[in-house]
Amino acid sequence: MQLTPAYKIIFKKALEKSSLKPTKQREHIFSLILNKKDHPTADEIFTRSRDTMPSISLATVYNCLETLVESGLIRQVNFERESTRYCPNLKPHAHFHCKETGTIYDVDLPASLFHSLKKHLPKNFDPEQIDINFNGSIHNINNHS
Amino acid sequence: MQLTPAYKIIFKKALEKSSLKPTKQREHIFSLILNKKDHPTADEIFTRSRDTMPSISLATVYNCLETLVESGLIRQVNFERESTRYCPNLKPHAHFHCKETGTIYDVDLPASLFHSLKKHLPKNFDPEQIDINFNGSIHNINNHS
DNA sequence: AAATTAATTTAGAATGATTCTAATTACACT
DNA sequence: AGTGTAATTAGAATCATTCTAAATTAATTT
Repeated sequence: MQLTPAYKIIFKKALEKSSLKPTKQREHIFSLILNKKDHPTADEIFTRSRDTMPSISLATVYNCLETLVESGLIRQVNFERESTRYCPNLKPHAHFHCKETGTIYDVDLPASLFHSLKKHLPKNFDPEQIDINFNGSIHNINNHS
Repeated sequence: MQLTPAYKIIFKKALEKSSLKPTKQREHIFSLILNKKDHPTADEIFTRSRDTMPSISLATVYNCLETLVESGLIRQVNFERESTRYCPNLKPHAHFHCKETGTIYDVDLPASLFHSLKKHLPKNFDPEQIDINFNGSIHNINNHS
């Protein structure tokens, strides 16, 4: 589980901007999320972490995830009150939550859509983040029932 | 805390469609949410309920809210992993969460926007619900700082 | 109207994700 | 090497929500 040199620089810069340290644990968790582009929960990340860093604690996983989110390196995704999931995709996109399997899919959206959304806010509302979440099911294209 | 005759009919019809009973407690909670158009948590609804129905239990509040949501009479709103909030506004709209006060504001959106959002999904993705949540702060218009 | 049945309500226990606490460790700087 | 600050750690605490099992209510049948 290693960061590419390019990501290593991004990682260090992002943390140092908030005077946070690029520790082994933070780097480990960041690389874990980057390398498997799904949407794991803290607990799944904890389990995966222990394969290669057996001494890490769950509290540290939570701490690291918080700092990575604060530094803008990853995003949080929430559906209802399920466990928070984490997402390395920083492009503007939405999430689709399949209610049958629980899987979360990224849905790319043009930036223009986010802009037209913002236009509907009162002038003094200043959005920092926009979350667009679809909830539904996925049909099998071959299923003609 | 009373439902108008018109809402009483809507209420009964919606529940009966799922063969659920229009009980006193369900009606009470529904009217509570309708009459104060904010976005209360289950616990806030519990507290308000007890003013006029002191015998109601928190479990019942949760049960009633669940059936009201299932029947399509109210909507759930979630921000991060804060307590679920409930919303009587059934028009297509988004939510703005003020990170300073925690207040949630309804933001009306044209149905066309929801349609163009759906167009970006793969053909076999079938969304049942779309949640659009803004997170940010609200500037005081008179504050020229 | 009493008896039967099914649904709803209730109080309190259980759950589970997350946060907190206090102690230990790691690291940068003298 | 010694000091100070930030980060990590284990385990306890929290808190919203769900579960459980018993009690109540309402509807239906006898």
